Amino acid sequence: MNTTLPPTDAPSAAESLAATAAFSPLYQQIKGLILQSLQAGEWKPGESIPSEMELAVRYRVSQGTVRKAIDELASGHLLSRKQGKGTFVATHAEHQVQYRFLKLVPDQGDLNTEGPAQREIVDCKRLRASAEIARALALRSGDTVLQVRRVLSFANVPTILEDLWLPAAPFKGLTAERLADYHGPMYALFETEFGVRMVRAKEKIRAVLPDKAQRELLQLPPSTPLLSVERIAYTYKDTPMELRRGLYRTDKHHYHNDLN
Amino acid sequence: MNTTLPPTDAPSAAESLAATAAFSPLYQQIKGLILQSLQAGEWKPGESIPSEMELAVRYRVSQGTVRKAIDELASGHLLSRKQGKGTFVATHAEHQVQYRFLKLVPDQGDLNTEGPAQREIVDCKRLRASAEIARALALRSGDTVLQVRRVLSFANVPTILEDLWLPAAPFKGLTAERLADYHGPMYALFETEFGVRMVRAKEKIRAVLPDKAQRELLQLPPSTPLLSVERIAYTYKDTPMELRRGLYRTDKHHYHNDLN
DNA sequence: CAGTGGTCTAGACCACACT
DNA sequence: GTGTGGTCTAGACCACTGC
Repeated sequence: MNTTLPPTDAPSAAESLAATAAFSPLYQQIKGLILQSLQAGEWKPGESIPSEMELAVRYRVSQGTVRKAIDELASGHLLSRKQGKGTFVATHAEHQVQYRFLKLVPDQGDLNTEGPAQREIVDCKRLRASAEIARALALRSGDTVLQVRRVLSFANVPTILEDLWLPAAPFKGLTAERLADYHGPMYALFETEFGVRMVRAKEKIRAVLPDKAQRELLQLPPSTPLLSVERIAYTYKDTPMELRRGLYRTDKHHYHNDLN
Repeated sequence: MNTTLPPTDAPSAAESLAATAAFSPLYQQIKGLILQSLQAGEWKPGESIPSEMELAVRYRVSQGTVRKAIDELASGHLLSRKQGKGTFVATHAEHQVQYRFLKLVPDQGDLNTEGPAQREIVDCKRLRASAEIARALALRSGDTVLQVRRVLSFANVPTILEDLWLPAAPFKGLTAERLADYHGPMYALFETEFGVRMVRAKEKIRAVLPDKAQRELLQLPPSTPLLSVERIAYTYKDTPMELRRGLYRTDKHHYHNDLN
């Protein structure tokens, strides 16, 4: 399959295959190698990766095989292809997908008519992870985590109350000021400041009645049911990096989901 | 590009392109042609479609082009590929994806540990579409629709109260008995009995407090917040074919969503 | 065994972006 | 024009299914 060219800087895909004795299609292995480079930070969010031809040479496979690997990574929003320009590491800062993980939309109009959300950081502190939070973030109970509480308003109506927990280690130096000063998606800040890219997430959604403290933060009358949205966000290699609990007002907005 | 072979039963893709003067990649056009055949019922849910080679000959393109078209249709769950056997029209009856559109899952365990849902048809009647329902189903206000109300129970706990509306015309002959007697997903019945295949759907989710009638049907205490899930399901060509309003209990279950 | 989808390759040409 | 990704083709071989 591969000709016996003299070895260069990297082992050929076929050699890697023989070495690991793991079987999978070549393009899956290439996908894995690209993923490794992404995870290692060889190419940073927003940067371009080498062209398909260059990668084909580097991995000793045909362009078509590299292409199929990139196709899959692009469909998972890890990479983003731009005809005539190149292939880029995806980022949460791209305007088209600013709030990729926020599925709350206005009942009428869209996010543009409504304008950007107002963010208010209510709290940001370091604390020890409870058993529950440690489990969600794959930490040990008692490890240090950051807890952030914030309120998002649309058209000056407080609409979302969010608590989120982050492992302290990768986010060393994150403060309330830093969060408040940053204009743009929080996940974009994580990328640029801490090199942490959120790749996918799972949400568990319930209907709940808020307690008194929550009601006051959202300035709600009693007996207003809210959407409880618990999210775990993962970085490369399915490592959980954030636990987020949101309470969403759904009188003027709704959670939108497309089923395919 | 295409050689000047004598015409056979079908115009070549290139000829179709010239005729319609629409520009799109060949594989997109092939995708469209396959979609047409699906819509026309040339291949029914569960049946196999012609092999890639046969389709390549039929459409006068290479196997690779047909392949790319089928790839996209398969990723949209319109077709389902089975190595060594063929490509099949997808169906809601496949065990792996029985409740493809139902995102409510038990907090602990999974659908298997819980066993199948118990269904009870509460009501099934013909009526005139309100303006709102007509709009959702792209009908004229006053057109006849079927309204079905049912309750789903898990482990004998009433958990979902659903109202759904269907345009009467395509579902002629649908009765409460027919629904009650059928064991399996409702969308599978729609496929086999009425040739209507639901392809995708949109859901709008809110938190609500049920009214008295709803509370009684679900045997709930007062002040129990519920998830309101409004779904519009579409068949081929994005034609809306069902409006469904569900109320979900979320004390022992939650709505699960994967974000990518 | 033959037939199906799945992978891999190599080469040609197109569409787009930058310079 | 050059370089990028996007499309299309043709042929080879692999993996799986069922006869």
